[in-house]
Amino acid sequence: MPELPEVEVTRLSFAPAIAGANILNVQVGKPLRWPLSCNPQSLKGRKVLQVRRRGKYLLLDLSHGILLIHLGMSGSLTFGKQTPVAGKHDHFDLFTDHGLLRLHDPRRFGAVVYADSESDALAVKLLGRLGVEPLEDSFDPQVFALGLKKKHAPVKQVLLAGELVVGVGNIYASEALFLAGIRPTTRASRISKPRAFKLHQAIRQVLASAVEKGGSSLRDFSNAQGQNGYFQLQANVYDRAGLPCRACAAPIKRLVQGQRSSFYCPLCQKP
DNA sequence: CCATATACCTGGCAGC
DNA sequence: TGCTGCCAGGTATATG
Repeated sequence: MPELPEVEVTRLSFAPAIAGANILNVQVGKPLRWPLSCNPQSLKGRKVLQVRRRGKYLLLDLSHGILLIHLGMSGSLTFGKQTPVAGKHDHFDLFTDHGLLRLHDPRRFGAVVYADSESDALAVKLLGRLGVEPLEDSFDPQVFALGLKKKHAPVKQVLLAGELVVGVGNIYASEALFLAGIRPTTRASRISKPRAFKLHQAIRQVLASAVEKGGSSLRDFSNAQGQNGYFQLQANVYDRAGLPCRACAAPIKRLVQGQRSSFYCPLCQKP
């Protein structure tokens, strides 16, 4: 589900409300992708200072230590004063004096991991290899263009790998490549500097636009207040195989790269 | 080092 | 109704 826009929308929807909250209790459900790595009860009495984001991870800064939350493919958070009984897919509950933060994740590819700090070995293992943030100034077009030159793989897979730039998942990779007029199969190393600049701009534009639209709610995503996003309504290619391109009316094509679906317009996007 | 395949897990849907 | 096969927003790990 969640790529950078969905994670950021989630963060924005509960960060102000949880800031300063005291942790009263923690309840864990079925195992997630990785173990919490601490006794849940040891978090009682700590305070949630703020919520940051790095790539597709949320970082809850506690008065001591941090919680890294990843939503995997099907995870979503809710935060509120009410405490509905935990359903079969609710696997992590953080009770605070500001309300309950709950992770709902049917497929359990998500995770909540405790680390003493960002320099903790566990945190470094998860965050250490991430590329630059696409919506920050550190996402430099020149560096991006040079980075692409060094990769022989198809550009779609280079974007998904998250080593050059983080946060671009399966939806927004296809959408950004459409905006840039580049086919997903094009070898990254063969992308000229002007086209790399265009892709750089397209990535920023599509991610920023998606945050603005509240993310994409294809199946089950909603923010921590339970509100759906509506970026999917303006997707140009994602999940539109066989439908007419919004720009030229040619049928959108689907192909599989690295076991993931890619979508593109055969006329608007050049090799 | 690189590129590709596999694994984790559940649910929804189309087709029979 | 129920079965089967395929598909799904991610990514660490194994394999060649």
